[in-house]
Amino acid sequence: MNYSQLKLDNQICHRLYMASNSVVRAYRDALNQLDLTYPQYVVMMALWEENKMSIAGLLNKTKIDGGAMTQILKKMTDKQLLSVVIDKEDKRKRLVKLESHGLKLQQQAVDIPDQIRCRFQSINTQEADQLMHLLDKLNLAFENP
Amino acid sequence: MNYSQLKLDNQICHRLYMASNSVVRAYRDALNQLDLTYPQYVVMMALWEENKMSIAGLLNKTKIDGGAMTQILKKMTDKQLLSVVIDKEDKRKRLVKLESHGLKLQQQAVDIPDQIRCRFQSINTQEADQLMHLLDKLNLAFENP
DNA sequence: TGCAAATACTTTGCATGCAAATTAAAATAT
DNA sequence: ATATTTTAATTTGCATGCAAAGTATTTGCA
Repeated sequence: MNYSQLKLDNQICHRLYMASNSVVRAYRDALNQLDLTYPQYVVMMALWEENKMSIAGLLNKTKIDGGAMTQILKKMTDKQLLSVVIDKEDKRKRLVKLESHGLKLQQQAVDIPDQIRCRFQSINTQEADQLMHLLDKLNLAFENP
Repeated sequence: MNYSQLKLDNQICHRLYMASNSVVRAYRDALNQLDLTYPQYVVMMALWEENKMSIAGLLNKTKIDGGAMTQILKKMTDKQLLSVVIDKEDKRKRLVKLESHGLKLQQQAVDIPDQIRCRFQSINTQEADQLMHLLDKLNLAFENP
């Protein structure tokens, strides 16, 4: 029996797992200064792009887990970053809106992408595009199980 | 001020985050049948490759967090998959060794890589190699902060 | 109209990932 | 030889990711 496919070194999955953890870890210092975790930062980015989204919209945009989202939004509400209100048109839905503190934070966050990008210098622009393209393909393939 | 770099769609990081989560999620069904979580499966793969490793060796090979590893090994010990013994030569170290149940499990796991690979059909072999290569570059770059 | 099914979230329980503090043992320095 | 430092793991506290169960509304259909 050939077990070579069970070797960690042969697996894309393990590389993805390590890379994702590494990159999120790399954000930590910058995000600590904004008192944000990585998923909270992802939520902020989604809202900076489009303020006042439904939770379903946020879930779809960020791909964060629904159960986790509830907790994340609770913490962000406590930090006065945003507020969550019931949609009057459909009381099952909730609308998430940035508060002034959350809006202002964008100015402090604007440098973060550059701080991270410099950590990507080992790959050039073309490779980065290639990587994004391949990850898009993967994400699309794994989107609907 | 140009905030376009803060858009989720422009970020490799978020793609990695989504892809890693998706792929780990894709393993779930197969791993449930072996009563393993993904990190536990990673530990098993490391040990199937080289039985009797130190915990430090396992940490280095798997890149799993040290604090988490203690808990993971505890659960795997409870499941009789492996045993952890103090290294007599250096009592700070621990040696991890597969038990018979853990050894036998490899035969059941041998199909898993193929089950996952079929989910990767959206990318061809060449693209998969490219992706592995790019992820290796990233992992190398983020290894030593 | 009335009720079952679908939606949109929330809650709960478990398993990490991670930083920081702690413990134990070995290596080094003075 | 003893004190200091380093190394190897464990522990602790917090924040998710995820599945499964539960709640509140709204839809849809008989």
